[in-house]
Amino acid sequence: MTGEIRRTRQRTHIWDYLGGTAEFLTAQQVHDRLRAGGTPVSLPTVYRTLAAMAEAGEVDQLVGEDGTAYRRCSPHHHHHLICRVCGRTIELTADPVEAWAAEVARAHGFTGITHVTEISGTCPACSASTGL
Amino acid sequence: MTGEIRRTRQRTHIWDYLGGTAEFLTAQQVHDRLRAGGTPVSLPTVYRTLAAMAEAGEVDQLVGEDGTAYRRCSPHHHHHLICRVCGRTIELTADPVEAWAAEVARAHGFTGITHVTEISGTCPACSASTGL
DNA sequence: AGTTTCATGAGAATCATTATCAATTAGGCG
DNA sequence: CGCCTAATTGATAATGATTCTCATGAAACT
Repeated sequence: MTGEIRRTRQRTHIWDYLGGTAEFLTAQQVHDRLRAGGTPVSLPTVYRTLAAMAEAGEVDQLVGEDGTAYRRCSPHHHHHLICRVCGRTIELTADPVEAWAAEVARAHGFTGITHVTEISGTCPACSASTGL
Repeated sequence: MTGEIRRTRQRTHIWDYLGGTAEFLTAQQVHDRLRAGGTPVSLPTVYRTLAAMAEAGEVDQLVGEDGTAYRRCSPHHHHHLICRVCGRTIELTADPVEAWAAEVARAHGFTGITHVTEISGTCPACSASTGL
């Protein structure tokens, strides 16, 4: 047996593109934007690549109303504050939440705990341009 | 203009069925189980009804890997502790999380905040039967 | 009971996601 | 450097969940 995860042209492009944006993007969006940018990549490849990266922990995966979205994030455990209007995302650390989750799990005897916490709202820029 | 939301046989059945279970169920699951129980309801109706109930705040809606799932819950704001194995769900109140979310929102100038917090793990019963 | 309007259901349409499979390419090795 | 092998790609088809269409049936109101 030889190598495992190959570094291909397509994967590099996807990875690089994800590095240049702060939004969560679906596979379809990544596909569209890469094509629009003159980089031909097939849709199945985008799906496969993003799923593989998520599996490997190289990108964050977020399942929402619009399907599964991905984003390159810092490798530590964290949460997100997302603008509902422009999609801008801010990473958060949330020690109180971690502590609370651990406490709740212990109290109920649950093991193998994972948790999801996302906060969404309207960011200052968008509330300025939209609201008023 | 006259009445708004009618009380039909189908809606009553869906509502009642949801009242008898503690799991989150997808529209498809609700449909299958109602039929299995001898209650004929069409799939589109189940979709429409559950979406309408979620819209009206009568049921909780949870978007996960398996699609959109629904459950009748207490009407207050709360969070869930879910067993990944059997689907059992426990409602939680989480004041520390509320406080933290409000604080984070203020710090970043976000408005119109909503947040999602779900904890999943293996419940005591399932870890006993599965793990060992 | 009559009427009006909304809800239902059967099926078709849509749309995202995944599988199939032949052709291509990355990487290691001689 | 050029070959070999296995992993990757891409075009297309298949799948599967969700939504739409529209004729029929059932609530609510008088």
